[in-house]
Amino acid sequence: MSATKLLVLGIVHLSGGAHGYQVRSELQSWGAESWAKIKPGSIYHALKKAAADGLLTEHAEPGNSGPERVLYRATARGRDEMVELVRDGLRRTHDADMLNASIAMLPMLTRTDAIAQVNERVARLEAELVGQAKGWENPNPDIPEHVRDQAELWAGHARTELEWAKSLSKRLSEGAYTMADDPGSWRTVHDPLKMRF
Amino acid sequence: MSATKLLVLGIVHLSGGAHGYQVRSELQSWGAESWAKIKPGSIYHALKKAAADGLLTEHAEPGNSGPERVLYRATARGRDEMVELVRDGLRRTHDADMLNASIAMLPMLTRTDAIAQVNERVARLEAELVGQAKGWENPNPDIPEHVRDQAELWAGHARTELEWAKSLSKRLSEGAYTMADDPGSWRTVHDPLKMRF
DNA sequence: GGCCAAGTAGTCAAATTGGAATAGTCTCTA
DNA sequence: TAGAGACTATTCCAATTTGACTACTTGGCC
Repeated sequence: MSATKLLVLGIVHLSGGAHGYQVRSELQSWGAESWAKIKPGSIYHALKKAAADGLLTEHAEPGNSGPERVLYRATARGRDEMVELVRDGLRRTHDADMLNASIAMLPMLTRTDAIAQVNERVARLEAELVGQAKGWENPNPDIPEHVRDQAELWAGHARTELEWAKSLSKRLSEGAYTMADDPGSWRTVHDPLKMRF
Repeated sequence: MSATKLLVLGIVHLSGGAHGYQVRSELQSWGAESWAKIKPGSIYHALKKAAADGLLTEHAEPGNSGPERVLYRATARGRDEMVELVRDGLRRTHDADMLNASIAMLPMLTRTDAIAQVNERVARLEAELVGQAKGWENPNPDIPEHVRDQAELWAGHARTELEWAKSLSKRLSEGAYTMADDPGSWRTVHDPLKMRF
């Protein structure tokens, strides 16, 4: 799941440098344990991997108090990759984890870009709902009845998501949130994590 | 994810013995590629693991045509474990994969049991929605605004699922589907996969 | 009869995830 | 002041997942 990658990169970017435990606590404080069910091992692995891939840099820090730790900092490539992941997660349907992670990192995008991606999602969801309704007309007889009924649930989820995405797009158009190209965004503020969004 | 385990055990049980490729194709024919995004490697691994755990037995089959293959058959313990997994998946919220897999294997349960589990889910979803509405009154100020708005989406999904679960419970009460304790169920029919549900 | 495409069946190394285990610090409190 | 418990920070390895790869059979089709 690249949701882990996105979240980890995102937190490091937002805090302008972080070590593993910090990423973990930040996620926790966002109430993220419930959706992003990320275990410590995954966080540290993702950080190391991202460093190996040149998306982050590693700086050993002598443990002034407590055990020693490794500070990670964002690189330009890391930022580009992360922005791409957010854009992708907003568009791609059928991937709840990526959507959640992308929304958490929404202010990484410029306002117009975010709106475009969300609108793309809206279009895809609408197309899928139409497609499903069509497929419904002559159902595959190999599929057991109760499995077919499951489709109702998916359609319901798709409709919920559709409405929500539309309203998000609207809120964004009306200037909600501090986006990357707004004054006071994470790009210009010293400690974005403490920023009032 | 134990959804893989459940699906694999379930297909082997339903077909009264199956090899890896068969499990794979069966899942595909159910249109399961979309929700259960299970790759071949995972299926073969799950089968081996289940056999090692005594949930399935392995029978080497000389390849009469094509490469040789391994036939897996269900054991009593395997059936018990699987039924437990289905019950659990129906009750447990916040685990879409398990819910999907459990619904696919719904007819493994007796009618009254299935109704009880679905009703339990309904109760849990209702409690969660109430809890969320309460938490909404004094939100944690550490959480960025856009992350808080995400909660709306989850609530929407929960409401969708709630309505769907209620209607499923109703359908079950009205005698829909062929459940484990109904005449002609997978327990008594020779080749349940070819059964008209 | 040779060859290609599609279908059948499964293996394997590499990547990722899970979560217990380790280890040091700080803070009470009896 | 010793010891219990909470917090900080990370490591480690087993379990699982991914998806590319192997290999064999069948059935056309030229």
